[in-house]
Amino acid sequence: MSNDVREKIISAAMTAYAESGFQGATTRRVAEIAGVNEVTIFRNFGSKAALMDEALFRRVAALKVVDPPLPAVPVDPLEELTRWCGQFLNQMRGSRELLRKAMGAAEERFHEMMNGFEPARCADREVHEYVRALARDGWVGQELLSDPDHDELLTAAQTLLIGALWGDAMARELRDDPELWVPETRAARRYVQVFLRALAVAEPAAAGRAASTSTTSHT
Amino acid sequence: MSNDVREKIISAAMTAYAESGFQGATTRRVAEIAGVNEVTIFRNFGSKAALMDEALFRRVAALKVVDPPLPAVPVDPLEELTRWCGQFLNQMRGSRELLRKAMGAAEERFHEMMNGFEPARCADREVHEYVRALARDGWVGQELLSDPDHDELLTAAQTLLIGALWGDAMARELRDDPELWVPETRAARRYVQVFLRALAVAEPAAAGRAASTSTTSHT
DNA sequence: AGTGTTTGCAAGTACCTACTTGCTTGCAGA
DNA sequence: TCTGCAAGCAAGTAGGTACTTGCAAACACT
Repeated sequence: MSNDVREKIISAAMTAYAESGFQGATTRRVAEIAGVNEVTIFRNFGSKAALMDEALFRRVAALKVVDPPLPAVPVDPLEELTRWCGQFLNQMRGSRELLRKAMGAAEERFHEMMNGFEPARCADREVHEYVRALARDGWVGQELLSDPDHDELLTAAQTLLIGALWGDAMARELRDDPELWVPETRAARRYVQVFLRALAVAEPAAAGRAASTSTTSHT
Repeated sequence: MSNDVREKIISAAMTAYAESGFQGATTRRVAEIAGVNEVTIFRNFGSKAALMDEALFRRVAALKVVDPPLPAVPVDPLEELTRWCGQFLNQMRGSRELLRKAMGAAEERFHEMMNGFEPARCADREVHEYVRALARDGWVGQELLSDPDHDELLTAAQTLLIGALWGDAMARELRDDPELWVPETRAARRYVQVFLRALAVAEPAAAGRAASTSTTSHT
């Protein structure tokens, strides 16, 4: 079965790319990692570029999108967002080297990489829609909604949340100062808590739905 | 004057690196951009690595840190943070390609790149300390401070803010959907506004200092 | 047993890379 | 006008790259 060899090569290509980027991932190294003769690569994929395309496509498909997605109708924002963000965070952490390389290559190999950004694409859109749903269903503090700029503030809040997830996944290991990071295990929940505070979303236990009071009564 | 040529080469090296990364920035290209013979590069810098080291060191020195820094004693959080974040954002936007490449190279050329992360290093630490100053001086809502997890929440808020700035600088142009981004000119202010809402920091006009009420009275 | 496909292996091609060498040209200061 | 230094230019070195070719070995199926 040639399929077995193909899979080994693809897996090796992802590894090499994540370690050294496109240029650094030489066919020789990929072959070595895969435990396969270099020629086999060309016989199976034709060219290095074709191999990398397929390998990255696979990887992206694996990252894909958080499943299940955020619900269209919020029920328990804290729990829903925490679960979603935690899962998103884990996916990104697992591919941080690859994502960093992909960002660096953004211009030169832009299009095949744009697939690599799809998870982020979906991520921000999904949060965007969830935030609007929160506002629509009366979760967001009335005081904020009465602000003439509330729309931009909602968008900004979404950027803050997604940015924190990206920053955590990409930069935490490069800057491992415990003072500056919430511990990994609690990070997602903390980000969401801050996010919900910014939107003055009350805890669901407090009442059926948040009313006009913007003070979030805790515990 | 050999100095003139050196400067041209260094500038060309930064350009080439930002465009194509270390491996992609061939000495031939650098020479071409600088309008200089390739040999001149080696006569002046000895090796490509030495040239890149110097070029990146310069660039980082230029990025450096926001000046003036955030004050040790907050007086007008919204304005102070907005100015600081706006400036930080502009600096990063001006070097986004280079920063992206630098992130991708994080492992292979880790140490000379770690200098490249110095602005971020200082940035998060600076915000970290400013947040503590806000809490110390009674700007932060009492309700948040009484939360047993308030310390982690403050740290998380700092990550949110810095993350948004990084995300904006690095990802905005890659994903130019106006629905998902606050317009560039207002972005920094909006991020800060959301950030301050999360911390329940009142506007300075409202009172001398925020009291026990966590509701932020607007306008 | 025989046949066809897939792999490994050795060698080679053509090209690009960082880097060197020897020589010539231009220019600045004495 | 002479001297010295920095740059340009042409050519070359040594090594790495993607990719090719021809052949032998291993296996899979009939």
